[in-house]
Amino acid sequence: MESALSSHHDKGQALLYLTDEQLRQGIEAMFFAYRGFTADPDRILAQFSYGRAHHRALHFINGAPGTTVNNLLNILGVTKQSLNRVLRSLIEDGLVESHVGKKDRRKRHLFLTVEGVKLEQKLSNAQRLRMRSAFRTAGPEAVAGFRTVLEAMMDPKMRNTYSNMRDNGS
Amino acid sequence: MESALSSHHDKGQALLYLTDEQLRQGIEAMFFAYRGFTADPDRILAQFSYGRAHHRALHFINGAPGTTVNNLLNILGVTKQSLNRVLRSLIEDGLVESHVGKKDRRKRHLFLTVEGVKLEQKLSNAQRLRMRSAFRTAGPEAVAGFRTVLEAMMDPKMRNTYSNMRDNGS
DNA sequence: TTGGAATGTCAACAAGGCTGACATAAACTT
DNA sequence: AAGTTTATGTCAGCCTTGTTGACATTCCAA
Repeated sequence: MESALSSHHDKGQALLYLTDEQLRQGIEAMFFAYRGFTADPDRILAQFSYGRAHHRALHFINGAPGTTVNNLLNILGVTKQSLNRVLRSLIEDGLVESHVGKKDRRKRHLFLTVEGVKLEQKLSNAQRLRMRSAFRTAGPEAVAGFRTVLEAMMDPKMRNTYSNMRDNGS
Repeated sequence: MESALSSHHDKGQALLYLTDEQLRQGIEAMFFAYRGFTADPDRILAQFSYGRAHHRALHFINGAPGTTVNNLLNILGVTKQSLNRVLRSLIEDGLVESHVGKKDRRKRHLFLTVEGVKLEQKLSNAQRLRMRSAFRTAGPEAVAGFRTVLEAMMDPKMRNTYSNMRDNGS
């Protein structure tokens, strides 16, 4: 599907790195890497009869304690109905607490319980372990490039969300 | 792997880039970027009442025409029942053809039809468009880093699969 | 000829997306 | 104050796509 030019690397990557074949490799790299990225937490979650959706909720509540359901909705990009199901099970199981807002009593503020923090840490430790290993193998410059490309690949709206998190969180 | 000095502190990122906060940012970057990565094809697929599973099948059959069901199973990492359902609908709709093997008549070799190629191109054009734009924005060195980190993040088994594809396909 | 491998099918089930309908609280209009 | 609108959260039901288990078929290979 691509020209005969892309035969071997290092010919001057500056000119070649946007060929269809390079892009295809990027696409497949994303696919396989994302599978690796989620594999370790998935195994842990399965032991608790939870799924990735629970992990995501725990992760972002942990990162922004007291966040509202609607805020979480925007971050996760799912419907409130879908999130609600996950949230309900986490609350029932005592991993998350939901408090009615004091200023605006329509809002629910979400917090991890001690148990919730425990599971969140178990999950993120596993995920960080793999990422740390990948970062170490690749080296700091590769990590910077990785972050740059990922950021450019996000939807602009989520890029803002992401940047705000980064700025507040560091 | 020399030290990158982009940060405000003089400690040198070489020492800092593996903090939990850096790793957390990497984790969230993966999450948001993957969503962007799949957003465009998802919109097209919805028009055809297909899902990501169909896209993945089309993608890998296109990349390796004549591949067998079992090979596809290994690449995609799903059960044969799950793949079979997707494959059946693609065959019924005339996007994929399944030919009994000549050497080994147990095996089915899969090919895209003209229609199948059409849809696959529509999908991958959309996906490449975003990736090309991200690559352009980030620049060649960032792209190299991106690829390096992603490769390190894969499961070893899939890393081999990925490398073989890259070597054969370029 | 028998065992195992590759494929396909049927059934049942679960996770986690979705939409629609609706309840409640707060804010806004009149 | 009353009624309307908006924001938020909940409940019910559907769909895709993953899972397991059971089982049939076909064919290669020892």
